[in-house]
Amino acid sequence: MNSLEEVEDFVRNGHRHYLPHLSIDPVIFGYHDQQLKILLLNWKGLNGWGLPGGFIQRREPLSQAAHRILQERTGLENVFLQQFHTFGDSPYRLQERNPREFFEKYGVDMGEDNWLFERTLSVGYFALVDYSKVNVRTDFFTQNYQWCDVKEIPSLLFDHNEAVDKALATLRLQIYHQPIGYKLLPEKFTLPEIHTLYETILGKELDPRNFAKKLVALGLIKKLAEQRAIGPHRSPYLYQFEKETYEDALKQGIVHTY
Amino acid sequence: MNSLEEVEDFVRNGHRHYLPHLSIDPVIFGYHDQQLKILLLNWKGLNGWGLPGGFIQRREPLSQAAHRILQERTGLENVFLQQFHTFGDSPYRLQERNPREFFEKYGVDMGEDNWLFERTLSVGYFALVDYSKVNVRTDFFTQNYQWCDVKEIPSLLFDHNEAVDKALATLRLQIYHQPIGYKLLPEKFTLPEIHTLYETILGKELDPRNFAKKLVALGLIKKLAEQRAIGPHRSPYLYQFEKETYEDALKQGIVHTY
DNA sequence: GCAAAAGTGTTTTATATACACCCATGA
DNA sequence: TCATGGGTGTATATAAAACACTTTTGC
Repeated sequence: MNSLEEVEDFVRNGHRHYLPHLSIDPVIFGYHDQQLKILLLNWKGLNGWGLPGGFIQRREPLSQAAHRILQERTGLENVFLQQFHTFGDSPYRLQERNPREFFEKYGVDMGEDNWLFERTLSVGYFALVDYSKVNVRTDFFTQNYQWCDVKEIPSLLFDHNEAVDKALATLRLQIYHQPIGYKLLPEKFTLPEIHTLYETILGKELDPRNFAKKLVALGLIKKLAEQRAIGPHRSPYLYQFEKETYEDALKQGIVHTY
Repeated sequence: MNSLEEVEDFVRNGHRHYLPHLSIDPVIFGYHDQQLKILLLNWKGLNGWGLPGGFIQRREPLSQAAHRILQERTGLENVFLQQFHTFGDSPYRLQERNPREFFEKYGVDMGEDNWLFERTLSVGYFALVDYSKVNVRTDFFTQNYQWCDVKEIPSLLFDHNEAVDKALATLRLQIYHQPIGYKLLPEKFTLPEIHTLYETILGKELDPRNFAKKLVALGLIKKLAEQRAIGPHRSPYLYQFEKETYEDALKQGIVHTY
């Protein structure tokens, strides 16, 4: 949806393809440079940052819609994606859109009987993605993007700060029950890498000896024979996740600390 | 919505008051007779059991809608109510309604352009209620109800078995992080009562000595001077929740086992 | 006094935490 | 050889689990 014609068609005829009153706004977590980041888009017209988002097709399963939207925005498929909350309480989620304002900002006339006019609830999903594989695609409404450190999230449009906060809280709770790291790290990784990832997600320091002990004791990761050369320092060993144990832990959950 | 006239008005004019495509289906847990039960309604016409449910008013906050629906169905206010999942994947949630079938079952003509015709996603909430205070109100569609032991849930209408399973799983996970018992027990209760409640929710035996030790050590409950007479046996002491500790635990969460 | 349910303490085991030194590498 | 980051083991403290007998009550 990049040209004005496409947007006009979307506004006028979108109701034939999409469900009104409902959107999906994914919080996309990527890990890079020892920082946990989320993908933000800059809204043209509104002049602010927000989450990427999209609508649900009329005959499309909800989770499939979430995957499609993510694919459209980032090019990624087979991503870890988890529903965490449906938002319908904040003032923004009660609000009808203002057709005049919409016209002024985007030059598209949306009448009061338009499918986009009324309030829209949002189903929140969060995704864990390999930062390096993401190809962000912007559109008519959103012309810039940034990966923003979760420690420095600015004031966002709509109710998106609430969504980000809740996604983070859910991620931090999940990490105690599920082996989250898998999707945020490359296939082979070093102990310091996964260690820093967990510290970053939880926002606190973890003893490196106890941490390694725990992951290995749980059988979640295994040491490989290979090492990685990292400049003028000792070469760390590479590890990878144990697929079977990992899948079990995903299904059955684990209870422990790090 | 008890008379045919009311139903006809709801079918024809409901779109003015309610959001289409979205419903709320609460899983209502009650505890009675040492059993964890959920409230099921019998659908007239469909001849099967399902969860109570309702629609969201056009300008009503989502969580307020959940409370209202619960109030309408059970008469209860100020109930512990928690959103746990939004359902939009199962074949039923993709399906359009069949107007002919609807006419045959209920005698109300719903055309293909009716607001109820298209697919409806469902926001799942679960409630914890004091069984003894519930006053179930049935309506035109639902003429009987039952409190059904969670161990004996029959095959339900729509995708409601999925909702019940997920609500139960969420409740069992929550019990490790939050002091769930408060809303399912009367103000004053005995140790054996809360002990059996936790065993019932978790579906496994808990050592009574360790269990009591834990709850008291966490400061969640306190022993009162009173005892309850229970026939030809030793009188158990009464306990009650410590409100401050309880509120803290609700907010900050607790990590432990029972 | 008997049947039924309530109450309680200690020991063992497992898990979590705290802590410090040596090693490998490239410049 | 030095600066930097990687790697590893043990001892202590805390928490969980296992376990059995005595008390109270009404009949």
